[in-house]
Amino acid sequence: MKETKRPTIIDVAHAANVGASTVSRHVRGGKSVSPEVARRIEIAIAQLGYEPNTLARSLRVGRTQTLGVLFPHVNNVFFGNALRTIQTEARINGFTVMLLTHQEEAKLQQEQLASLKRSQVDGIIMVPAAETNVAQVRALLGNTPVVAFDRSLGSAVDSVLLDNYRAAREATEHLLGHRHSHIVAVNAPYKLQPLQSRFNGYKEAMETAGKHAETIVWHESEQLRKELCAALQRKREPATAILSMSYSVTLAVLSTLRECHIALSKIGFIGIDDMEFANFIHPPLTTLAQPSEQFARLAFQQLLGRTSGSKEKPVHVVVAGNMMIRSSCGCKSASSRSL
Amino acid sequence: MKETKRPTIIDVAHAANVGASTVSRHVRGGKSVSPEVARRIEIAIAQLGYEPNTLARSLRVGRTQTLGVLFPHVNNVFFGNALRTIQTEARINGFTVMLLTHQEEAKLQQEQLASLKRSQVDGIIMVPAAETNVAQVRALLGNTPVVAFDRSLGSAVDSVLLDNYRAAREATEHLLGHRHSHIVAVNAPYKLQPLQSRFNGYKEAMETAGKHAETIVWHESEQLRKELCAALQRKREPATAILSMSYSVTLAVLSTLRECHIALSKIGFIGIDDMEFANFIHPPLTTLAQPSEQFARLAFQQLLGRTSGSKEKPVHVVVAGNMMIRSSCGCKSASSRSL
DNA sequence: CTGTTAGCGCGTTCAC
DNA sequence: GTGAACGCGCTAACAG
Repeated sequence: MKETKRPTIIDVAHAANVGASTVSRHVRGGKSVSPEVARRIEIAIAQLGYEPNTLARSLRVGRTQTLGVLFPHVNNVFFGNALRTIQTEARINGFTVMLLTHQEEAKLQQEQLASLKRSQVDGIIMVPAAETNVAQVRALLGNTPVVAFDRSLGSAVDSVLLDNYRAAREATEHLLGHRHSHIVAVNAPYKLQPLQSRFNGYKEAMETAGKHAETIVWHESEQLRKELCAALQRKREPATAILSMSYSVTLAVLSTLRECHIALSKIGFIGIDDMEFANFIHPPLTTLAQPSEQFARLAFQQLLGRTSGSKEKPVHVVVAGNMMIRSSCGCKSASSRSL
Repeated sequence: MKETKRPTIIDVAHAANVGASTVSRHVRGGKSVSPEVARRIEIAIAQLGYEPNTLARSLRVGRTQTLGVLFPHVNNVFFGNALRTIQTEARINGFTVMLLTHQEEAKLQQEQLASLKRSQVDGIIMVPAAETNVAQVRALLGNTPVVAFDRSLGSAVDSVLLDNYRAAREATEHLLGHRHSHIVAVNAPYKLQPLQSRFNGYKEAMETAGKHAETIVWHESEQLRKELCAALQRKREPATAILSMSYSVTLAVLSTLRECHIALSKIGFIGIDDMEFANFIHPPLTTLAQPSEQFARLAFQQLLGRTSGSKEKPVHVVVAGNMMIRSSCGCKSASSRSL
């Protein structure tokens, strides 16, 4: 068995008794090629098992048909599903996807973006890291099309985001509707605009109801435990419900409650971001899910437009969350509704 | 602002008053270049903001410095962490990673492999889909190095696998040690060798203890519910413990128990594959975790060796699982140990 | 140590 | 409708 080399377009041309450029035209789609010649080419291709060399083509045309995706990580349903959807869409449209993660570190993010740029991807879908310096990112990217996913990247960059304000507001109002006297919001320590919007939504709902907004920022598990337990167990106006602002916060809160031996069933709870195991804990977690597939499709379509040269003004899509009502909010029966 | 074109190696050569190949040599690492010239080149590079064109280089040298990773999906800790680790290792070694998923479908798997081949990746780390036709896969791949990850791909392909037999055996023995009279194994419907090995381990442990092995294969939720509840609630020798053979099975089992209103605390439970939320359910789930980082590193190193031409005989690495003892097995205090 | 030359495989003028 | 020639940016030979 020899190291048989891949056939090139020239091999095909010879075998079919035509010029290389004719093969090229035919391979690339219904350009004007006589039926007879087309047939000969087809045969030659099948015989040799020819496949166009992507590298050479990319080098020549300056497009790679590759999209970069940069996520913080992929260990949750939201990102996992989004990735799957993006890949599917990409495949359908003749693109392949290069996934990178930045682990929420701005520095790594820069490296990964540089790597994507080196790979000459035609466009990028990214979830900006928490401490992202927007100008820095844009400078690095040059004129590679980008769409910000789930988090904003300044008003000049296309984005698809959750209606964060509304999500948090409705979640809060829902809790309020269950007669919770005092709701604490637990937030992540990141300076992210979506988190800020969520906080605003929460605050607005609370103040409209004449209640006092109270937020605990989770920096570290020990500190969270102290503050959260204090809030829930103090004598004077203890908190009776929790609004968790994100996936990782929910994880931390659940750990904390467990450590403090506070039963989830004794309090109200809603978490923004859906959890795969929401149904397995007691009581089942009510969450505000981000529609990941919809996010992904929107982002992909937007990017696709940009890669084919669309020069419209930046588009900012805002999508509604889905209230997944289970039991931790206080409801008796499960249901879901789009906001 | 014009569409300024990227500087090429020739631009650099001119600016530094040297030949293109000298620049090439210098750029690529400590080849013999005079200090004086090296300095001039550095300056030119910095001034022009030159970056080598990966595509052109790859076309020329026939290597892309890209690795393909093909997973069923990424929505769980095991695959998520493995991916992260592989990417990190890759970055350190100057590779970039192209991640694809096959959703456990053999057909999609073939497509994705074809796509990886088109991208001319230097090597592939893959988790073969359940119904994989090994010969078909190998034929498609040609002589691209491959390492099978978490599941075997025939004895001719490098692999890194869990010691599945041992894992299941010890898990079963542990349950037995808690005086469970009757343990059912619940398995996934896939014809995967690791699942078979796990079953064998379970069976061996049961028979050694003079017990009867009983397996339920999860095809569909309705059917699982019927069979599992029957096993747990029958009068004559009801099952008192469950051994779940994989991540997805555990998810299904937990759902089922919930639907049947059977409290996890009433029975014994161990699941192979760790769950992110193991601590959040009651009682906390005892699991047999696959050391994902270790898996990933081993697979990467093996592949790296192959990409640089190692022609040794196929290597099959077997790694020990980690018993993550929490409470569902019957233990009072948490601990973990490597098998 | 350095520069010149010749492709890697393909798409694209531009004549025919 | 078709083929010949050129070049995308880079590296590997080879002279010098």
